[in-house]
Amino acid sequence: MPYRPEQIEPKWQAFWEQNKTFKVEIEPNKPKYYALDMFPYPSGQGLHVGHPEGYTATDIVSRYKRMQGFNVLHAMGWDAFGLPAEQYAIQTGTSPALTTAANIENFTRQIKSLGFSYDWDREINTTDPKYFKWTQWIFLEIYKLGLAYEHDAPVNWCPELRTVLSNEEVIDGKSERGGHPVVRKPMKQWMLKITEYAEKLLEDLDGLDWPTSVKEMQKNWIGKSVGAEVHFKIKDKIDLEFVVFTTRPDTLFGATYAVLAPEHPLVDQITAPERWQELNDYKEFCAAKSDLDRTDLSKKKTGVFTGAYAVNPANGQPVPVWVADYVLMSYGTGAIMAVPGHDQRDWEFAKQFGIEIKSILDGVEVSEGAQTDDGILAHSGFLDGLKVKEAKTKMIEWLEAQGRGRASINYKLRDWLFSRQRYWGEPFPLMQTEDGEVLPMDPKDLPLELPTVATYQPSESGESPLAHCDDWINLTLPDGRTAKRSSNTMPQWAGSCWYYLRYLDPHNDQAGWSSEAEKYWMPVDLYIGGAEHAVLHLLYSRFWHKVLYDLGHVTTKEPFQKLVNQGMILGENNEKMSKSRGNVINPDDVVKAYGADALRLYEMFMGPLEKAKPWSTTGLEGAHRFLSRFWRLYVEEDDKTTSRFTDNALDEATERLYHETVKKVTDDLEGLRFNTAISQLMVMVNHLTGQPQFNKNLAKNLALLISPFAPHLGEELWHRLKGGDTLAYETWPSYDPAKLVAKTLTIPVQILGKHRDNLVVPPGLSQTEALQLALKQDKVVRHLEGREIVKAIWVPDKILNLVVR
RNA sequence: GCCCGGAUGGCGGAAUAGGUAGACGCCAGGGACUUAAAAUCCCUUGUUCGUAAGAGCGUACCGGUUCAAAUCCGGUUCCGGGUACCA
Repeated sequence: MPYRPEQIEPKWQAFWEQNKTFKVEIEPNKPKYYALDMFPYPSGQGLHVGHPEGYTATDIVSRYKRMQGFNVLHAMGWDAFGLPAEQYAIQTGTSPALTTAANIENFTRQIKSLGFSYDWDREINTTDPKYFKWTQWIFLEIYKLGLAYEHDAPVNWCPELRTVLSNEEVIDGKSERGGHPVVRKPMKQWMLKITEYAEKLLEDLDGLDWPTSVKEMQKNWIGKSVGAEVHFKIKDKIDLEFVVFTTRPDTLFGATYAVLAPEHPLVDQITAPERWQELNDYKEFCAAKSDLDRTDLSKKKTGVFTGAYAVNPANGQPVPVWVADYVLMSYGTGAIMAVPGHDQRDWEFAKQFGIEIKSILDGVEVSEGAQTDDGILAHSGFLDGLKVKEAKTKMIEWLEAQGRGRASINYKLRDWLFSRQRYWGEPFPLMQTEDGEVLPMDPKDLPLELPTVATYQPSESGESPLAHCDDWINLTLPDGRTAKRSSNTMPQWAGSCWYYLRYLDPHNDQAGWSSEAEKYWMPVDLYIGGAEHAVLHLLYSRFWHKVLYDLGHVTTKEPFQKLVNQGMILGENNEKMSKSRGNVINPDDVVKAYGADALRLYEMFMGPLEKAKPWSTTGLEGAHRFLSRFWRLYVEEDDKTTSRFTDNALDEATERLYHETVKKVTDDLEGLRFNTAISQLMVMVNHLTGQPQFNKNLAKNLALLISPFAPHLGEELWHRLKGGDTLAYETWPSYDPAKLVAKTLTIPVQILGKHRDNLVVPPGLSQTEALQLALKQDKVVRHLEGREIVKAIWVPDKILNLVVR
């Protein structure tokens, strides 16, 4: 019988499901391994070929680790709150719950058709009240720590769509869908104090086995700056002062003006009466600026003079105080000391408005641009002669001694806007009384479920449809007061912040997870997913984990020990896959035509997991051809096991290749180098294809070696050879290092670094012996003619290089 | 602009404590089997010169270190990702 994946794949999938082959429980005496996929949002589009890439990688590792004796936790679930289902509900009136359930069913079918070894008894769904009960519980824990607060924050309101959009959904000031204008509108929002964890989030990156790019992105996002706060008093109004943050306190003597953000509270108090009109106009101008204007690259700096002067604390000189929107209220103190000689932004501003530009570095010219490099200080009083670094320290000491400032650290990271004006999300487990008091719900009353609503249309004011649900939103408290629930819900990130913990103990209704399970399974040993989550999901998740750690609910500081981003699979034309480009590959079609094993094998063979790579249908066919060849090693046309199997010992070449193969595949699996592991299996199969007979035991082990990549094929061949049930818990083949050593080696001989000939010799030759043999070879002799050997480089069993004159 | 990553045949990619560049797969060409085709199997395939033996060139570009560089160092170009007045 030829290779028929359409027959063997459903058969083994049914076997695994019926026998619960991959069900796991805590086994204290067994080492654990936790392999995690970024769980998908079950969209209406179904799976695309990018999903199986990461899932196959973790599945291969899971299957391999199981055969190595690890107790492997590998599960799948659904990040099922989200905008598309709600958008569909607005358009059609279909409940998001129904849409979501149908999509999950489709995703489940598709994922199961790929033969992943998930413990399906641990399946989770963020929209299931039994799940989000604990999302709400974690929110209450965060709230109780004082890390959640309400705040009037501007949101992206799209009047046309009557909905609030997340920043990601706003592109160049317009809605991603439909290109409608988006305006900033203040609304009361829940915020989480992630900034309180900035330092820990930064520090603990060091111990993680993550891609440097992701660590780098998180570092930049947190954006730590070390510097100082400096107090500036307003001239002639000695009771008024503002504080600036600077990373360059050493340049204080070069500060020739100061700038306040347009929203800075001091602006109104210090502005000279004759300038009020101008200042107000400018503030309005800034407030009206859209995101589009802000990203305008050709923009010029704008600003107005307040008419007031501040006193430079270093030299007592008056400096003009300006208002300009290049200073942001949301960073630092919303005010800066401007040092145009040594800061390019200040330089441009000063140039434009004719403000003095001063160099405070010895011999440094600043008329053509700011100079931000190190140098020797000058014109700086007590700092003269010092280098930048020393001057910083000394200035901070001086400021502290004078009570005019202190050392200070700032972060770019902002608090996390945690409310969405949407229906399809976790309701906040809080209520607000008529007199404004916020009361958390009693955890034993959780979950707070979503009510059914008559319409999914948001209100004109931008509130979610929950605002129309009078029965749900209005409460009477036992003490007789009335209270309201929030019509906001949590963002999609909430459910995905902790799902890896729910997998540990998914049916626990007393707690989100048991401490026993947490201690046994955590941390996640391998986490694979798309690079698009490099910052937000991974940062939010780390933040929640650290809060849970501080509360004693988890015992590891970090959730994900090793992280890998799979590269994107591009279309055959090397462009991003998209419907509009018409280059989308549907996994269902691939499975139907070539089988799941071929899809898995091909996706892993395309190239390094982390790299982007274009799809190739002929490449996929190659993978399928390889599996057919593999099959034909075992099975004859008449469906009988091949007559080529023997019990005879292996010949030397086959034996060595076999041991090399076990070593290479094992090492490559450890390093997630699936493409080269597969190529080694191909070399092995190519070799055996040329053999009239081969050892049956080798055939068995080869079935084990391929089974992580092509599990259905592996199971079927194993079953045909050995009978019995699954190979999932068989022992992974081992190799004998002694068998890796070849009896003869081919050693290149170079003359002046150019490869000229080879020596075919036994290993362990000495330099003298090698040289003697080389000098007997015609080619070597010919190239040495008329030359003198100056030096011979001999790397034992590797290379001989003759240096001649 | 800044930060990170990358550049190897016609294509995807192998090879880094520096040691035969191009494993493996795809494509292409040739052959076997077949009435024929498909499937399968075998061979060739970096490039130039040469009938051949062989020789020259070759890992984006320029230069350096070394007996030896895809690999290390300095500079340049191009591509991908992130970020955007963060003081």
